[in-house]
Amino acid sequence: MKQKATLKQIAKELNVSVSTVSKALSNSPEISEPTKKRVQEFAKLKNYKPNNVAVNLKSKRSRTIGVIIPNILNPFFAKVFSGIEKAANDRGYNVITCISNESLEKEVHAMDMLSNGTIDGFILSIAEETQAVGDFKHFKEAISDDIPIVMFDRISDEVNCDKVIVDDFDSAVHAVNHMIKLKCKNIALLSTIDNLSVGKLRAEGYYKALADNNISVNDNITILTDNTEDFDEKLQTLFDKKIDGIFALDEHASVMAMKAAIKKGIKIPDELNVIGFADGVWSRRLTPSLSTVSQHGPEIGDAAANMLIDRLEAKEGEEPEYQTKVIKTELRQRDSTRKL
Amino acid sequence: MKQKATLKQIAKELNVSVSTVSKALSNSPEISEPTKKRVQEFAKLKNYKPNNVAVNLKSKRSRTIGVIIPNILNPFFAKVFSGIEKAANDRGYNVITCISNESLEKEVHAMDMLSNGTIDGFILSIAEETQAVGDFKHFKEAISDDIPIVMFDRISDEVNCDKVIVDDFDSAVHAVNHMIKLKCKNIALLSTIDNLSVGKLRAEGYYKALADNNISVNDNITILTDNTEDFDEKLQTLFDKKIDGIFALDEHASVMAMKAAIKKGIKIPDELNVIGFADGVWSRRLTPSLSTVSQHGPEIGDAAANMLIDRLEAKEGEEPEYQTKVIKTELRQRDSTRKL
DNA sequence: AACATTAACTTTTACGGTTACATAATTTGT
DNA sequence: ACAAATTATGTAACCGTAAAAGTTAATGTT
Repeated sequence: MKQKATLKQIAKELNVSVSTVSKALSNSPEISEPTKKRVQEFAKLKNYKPNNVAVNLKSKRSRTIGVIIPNILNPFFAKVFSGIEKAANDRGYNVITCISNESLEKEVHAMDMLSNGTIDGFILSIAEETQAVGDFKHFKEAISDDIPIVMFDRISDEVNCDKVIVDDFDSAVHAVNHMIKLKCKNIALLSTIDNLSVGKLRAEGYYKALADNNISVNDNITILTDNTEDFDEKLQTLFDKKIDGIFALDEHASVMAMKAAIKKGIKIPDELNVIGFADGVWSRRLTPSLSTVSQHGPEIGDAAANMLIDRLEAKEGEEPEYQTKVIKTELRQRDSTRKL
Repeated sequence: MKQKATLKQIAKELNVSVSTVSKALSNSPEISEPTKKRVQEFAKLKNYKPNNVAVNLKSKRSRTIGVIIPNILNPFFAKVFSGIEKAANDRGYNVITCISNESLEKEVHAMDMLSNGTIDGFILSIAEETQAVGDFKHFKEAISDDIPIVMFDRISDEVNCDKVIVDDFDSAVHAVNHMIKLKCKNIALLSTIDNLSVGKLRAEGYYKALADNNISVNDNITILTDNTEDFDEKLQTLFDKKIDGIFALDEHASVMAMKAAIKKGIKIPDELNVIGFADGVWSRRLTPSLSTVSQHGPEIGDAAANMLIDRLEAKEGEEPEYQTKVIKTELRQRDSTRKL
């Protein structure tokens, strides 16, 4: 239809050279005021916008970040994503999103698809399958190709890059200690993410807190698995055992356990205290509302985006050292735990 | 660091011209087999990947879709987004995401930022503020600049473009009819999205169903608002009235109403049937689980992406007529409604 | 032998914008 | 009054790729 204005067209219509137009529009002092005004007004009239693709080609940077997320339906990732998007936009960057769907192949494919000038760097959380298989070649390749990566939440020590994490271990220790202070003696440990690095760290935090308080681990009230069906089945018999606390490492475990307890007629928080890792609005909407370890998703995203952009915009040779930033969690006490 | 391979470099190292390399890599019949093999092998060795930005500049298309979403934390939008992302990827397109956060300004800014060759077309759902203000200039501008738009869910009749919607009106009629069949006489209408086009359509569906069944509207058991605090306040007194059914137009209204009813000791579904619009996993996790009008978010996204790409890839002059595609909803009967 | 065809490359142009360098015109310095 | 400096603009190279158009040499045709 109506083709868009280019420098060339404007130059021709104003009888000046392309470079004059270019300089006038970037307000270069090389161009006289009257000419600048003439060009700028004409450009505005024609609704001229520099073709971003051409600018990218010339400048060899796209001001675009590739974000690879395992699952956007997970509210934690959605929150982190919104933090990334906001921070990136504030600094003039766009965000290309790929969803790995926890698949190594999709992760590799996404990185491949974007590592050709399309993006300047990646922000990602490792797919479940990738963590299981332990194949991190694609990350290392990108980095050696000079495409920086910032990993968040699910990270790998094998890959040397910037990272943003939550202090999963400490958070778990803290949460479990809190339950012990509430006089819980038999705290069940529930997880459907035992395949993930974060899941393992949280479990270790639980063990640490028990050990610190001389409480022995009871395998009977421990459900560690990596799939929800398996979990739901094992959950059936959990309440046959003596339990006065539940520490759940992910949202599914938290909610299903609460639901099951309510069904059994167990009084929460009087007979049973529950703390879970959760990020959705739903922990508040549950009846009773769930006390959670809140991970500050948006802050994680914000930190990751800023870390990446700082590196991208660092002068050659002045790139900062790789760092791992820890975002503090917060224990949000709601109605599923007694007040101290 | 290690700079990436370009056609020029490969050409120099193999002592052929750039175009020979280009053609060899695209398997052109103009190039002899031995040369092709030599070039292709060398390119593979050097891990050559065509610079996407250069290709985009040359071809004047970016194979990238701009997606503008009001709020990614809303599970409906997250589902639609995942549908878009998948369909786009399957057809070799990337997705740049912007979150308007329900703000007109951010929506305009996002479109501006991307309408310069960065993307080939938009998929979007109109921001709340934009619908309130009724300012659709930015959409019309994009379309007249030959950047196609596909709107989903929140659309505007004022803008002539492809659209994907749910049959909100019919879905509501159907759901309310179902409740009437369950012998509900006093069905409350609850909404916190009365400012949105979809909210209004659903409310109209409710009125239609009542009218069809000769039930008069009772304003005492109707809460139509556009903010959650106002809603929560009005909800306090709702259960003082005689109610045997609740039809909730959004997730917040659904959940808060159920929570309040349970607190009052009202038996669901025996004394009260509840149907709500909801998309998260949580309708299933509620106790009792919530019967919902499911909107098939991923299908909406899939349809939108394919509609856009079909238009983008249509031959000049052979673009299809603008169409509005309606995705059927489904009434998912769970435990908050009696069985017929 | 004279010319047409074809295979296999190379040269050139183009995409749209930026920018180092060149040139012309004007002003300043002495 | 004439060289030097300054101002204002133009020319051309470049980013990396694609492809139209041009070149060369070998083969085929009559």
